[in-house]
Amino acid sequence: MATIYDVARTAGVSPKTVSRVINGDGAVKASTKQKVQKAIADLGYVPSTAARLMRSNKSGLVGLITGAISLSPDRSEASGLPDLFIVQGIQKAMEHSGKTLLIADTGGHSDRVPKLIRTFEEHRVEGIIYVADYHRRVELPTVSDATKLVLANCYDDAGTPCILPHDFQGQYALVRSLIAKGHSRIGYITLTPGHEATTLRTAGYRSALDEAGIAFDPALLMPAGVDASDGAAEEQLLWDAIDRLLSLDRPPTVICFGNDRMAMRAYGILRSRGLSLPDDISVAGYDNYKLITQTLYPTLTSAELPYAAIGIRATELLLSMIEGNAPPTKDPILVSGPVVHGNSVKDLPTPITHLSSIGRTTK
Amino acid sequence: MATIYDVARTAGVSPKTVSRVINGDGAVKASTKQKVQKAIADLGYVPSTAARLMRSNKSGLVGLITGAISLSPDRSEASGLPDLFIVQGIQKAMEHSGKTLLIADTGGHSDRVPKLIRTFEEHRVEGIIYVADYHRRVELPTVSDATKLVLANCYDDAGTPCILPHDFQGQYALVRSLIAKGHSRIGYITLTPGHEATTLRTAGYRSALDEAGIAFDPALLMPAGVDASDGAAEEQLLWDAIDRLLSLDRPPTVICFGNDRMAMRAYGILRSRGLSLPDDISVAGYDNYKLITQTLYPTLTSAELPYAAIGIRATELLLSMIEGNAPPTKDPILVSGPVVHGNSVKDLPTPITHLSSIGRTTK
DNA sequence: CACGCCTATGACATCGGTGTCATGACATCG
DNA sequence: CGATGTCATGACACCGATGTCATAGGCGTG
Repeated sequence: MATIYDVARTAGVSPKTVSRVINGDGAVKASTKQKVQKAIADLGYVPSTAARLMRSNKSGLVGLITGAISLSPDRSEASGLPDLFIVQGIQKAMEHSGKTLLIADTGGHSDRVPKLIRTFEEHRVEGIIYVADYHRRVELPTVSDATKLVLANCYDDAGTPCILPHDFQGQYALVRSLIAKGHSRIGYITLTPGHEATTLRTAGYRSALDEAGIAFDPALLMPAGVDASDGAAEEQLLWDAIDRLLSLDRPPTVICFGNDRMAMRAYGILRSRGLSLPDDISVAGYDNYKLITQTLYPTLTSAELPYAAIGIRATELLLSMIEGNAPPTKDPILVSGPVVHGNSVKDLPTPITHLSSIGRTTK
Repeated sequence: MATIYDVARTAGVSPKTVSRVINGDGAVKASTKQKVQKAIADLGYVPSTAARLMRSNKSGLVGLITGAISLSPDRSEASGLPDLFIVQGIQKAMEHSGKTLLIADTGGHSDRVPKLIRTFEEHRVEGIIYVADYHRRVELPTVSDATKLVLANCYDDAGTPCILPHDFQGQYALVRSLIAKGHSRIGYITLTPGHEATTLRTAGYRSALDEAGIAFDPALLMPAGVDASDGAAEEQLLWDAIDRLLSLDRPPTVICFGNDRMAMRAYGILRSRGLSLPDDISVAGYDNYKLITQTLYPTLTSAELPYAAIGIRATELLLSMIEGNAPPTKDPILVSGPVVHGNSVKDLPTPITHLSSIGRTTK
């Protein structure tokens, strides 16, 4: 590959002058500039970032660590890779920064992270974004002070700057919209208990009920997520949870699910019980994973998990930190998403519910 | 950041000796080695790949260009990012090569490709894999001779080495398995006509029919894919296509769809017409996109598009070329996938069909 | 015309590693 | 005991770019 010296010799000037032409700094006579540019074109010269980095100590690289790309096929295909949208957001936000994004993948093995960080440091990245596959706590090895670090979709105990989805607000807004449509018996089949998302969303669910003066009924709330990616067990749990809800004296008029995939399965289960959607029962999901929400029939109402926005916010924060600014806050930055309405939720005749509830209240 | 000189000074040896310890070459006394390793640990020294590259001219980098990660949200979410599995395959195959994968993304704009290749060349990548989002022809700018290039899921007129899915074989095997289950009226609602995949799969469909002695009925074959990602138009086309198939004098007993997403939509459409799956009508998809095939109820029979395998083969080919081997063939390398059976295809009472067909043949 | 100033350009050192070769201290062998 | 070989280590140049400083020529001004 041609070097700056080859170009200089071909153009009959010094390497420094070629450098000036490439970088557009210093004064170069128009005729000289043309000679140099011709030589560059003729030789197919491409400057080496490595050599440039050695002098400037500015790599122009930003590292991204994720498991989104090469999660083990089973898990990734089951979950539908929603966290990949975070990576998309990062790409988008990085596009005009002039920096190059170096993406590394854990391949599902978090013990590979230190090695990836090491590789990034060898390449002298200016910052690293770590993306988790779901909202959770992580522990990362310490990185050199010169390397800025931002967490997306996760947080740690060290107070590393992080961007998180506003799970409380999401479920709260979703349930609020269901109440506005006249529902008051609202079932909620959650993801695995103990997960951040489950805890926060359950709080949002209860908060929306409270606000509307609807008493919380524990029988309407149950988990159906499992830790292992055991499809069969998950299916059984889901079937059982739906069965228990439908067997209640006062069954729910709408069921919320922990994610869109559970809701998608529920479509089949509910129909196999002879129920029609949304006339006999309404359904809502979570994530707004469009492949599901928009392709299902009827389209699915869901709370959007703002993955792309998380990625964008994380990138903006990192770039700002690279420029020398301190993180604006020590608290996690929460990103909210809208409720996306499909046809899976029926409008109930509110007046009746309303009147009867008034009747009861006033009796 | 500490340099090799800092380490040398701290350990009281020459930089060259530190280099020897790091790379494990040359003979170094055990005591010296320990001193150096302690100095490295104390200083948190990480060698600079840039400086190393300057001497060795071996970057250890492989570039990957894809649109899989940051396709415009609409399209990506609609298509479900199956081509991402190619990237997964590449990651997996690259894992043990000792090389670092540099992933760049077109963001859906193919006019950005030259700039990305340029960036790769600045980093002196040893090879580039270009991944297309669907099986098609592409035109890429020429790259330096020193940079090896492999195409995955696409091909060009210049005869660049490429890996392609065996679309003919996939549809052939799928239809063959349907015939084996006793079906002979097999509807096929294809993707957009003119696409490589559509042409090849239609040939596979016809070939399987021919082989079984089933006459091809043009009324059973129709396209329902549209070029634009116009969800509404697609839905209407699909609805209409299904309607026409069901209105035939001898309607099909099974319908194949161009991809799993179309099949997923068909579930809703067929059910809204009062048909039950698979008792009244059988359905088959294409891609084996597990989020759909395994989550749908009943599970969907599909031909697997071997994306991961395409990525793996592409990587193996590229690594071999980097080592100086010539591409083994000038023809595209085709990768086949299996038929994955779900519960969406009913076993027909073959004996009757069989006897009646014998009756006809022998009369 | 001499002086200062600006423009255009080049010489040289430098960044952080590694390849080449040299060197000194021992060990081995005839 | 001297010649030769091996081991451990260091001096030095070099990879390809760029920052610093120097320099030569042209031009305006007193």
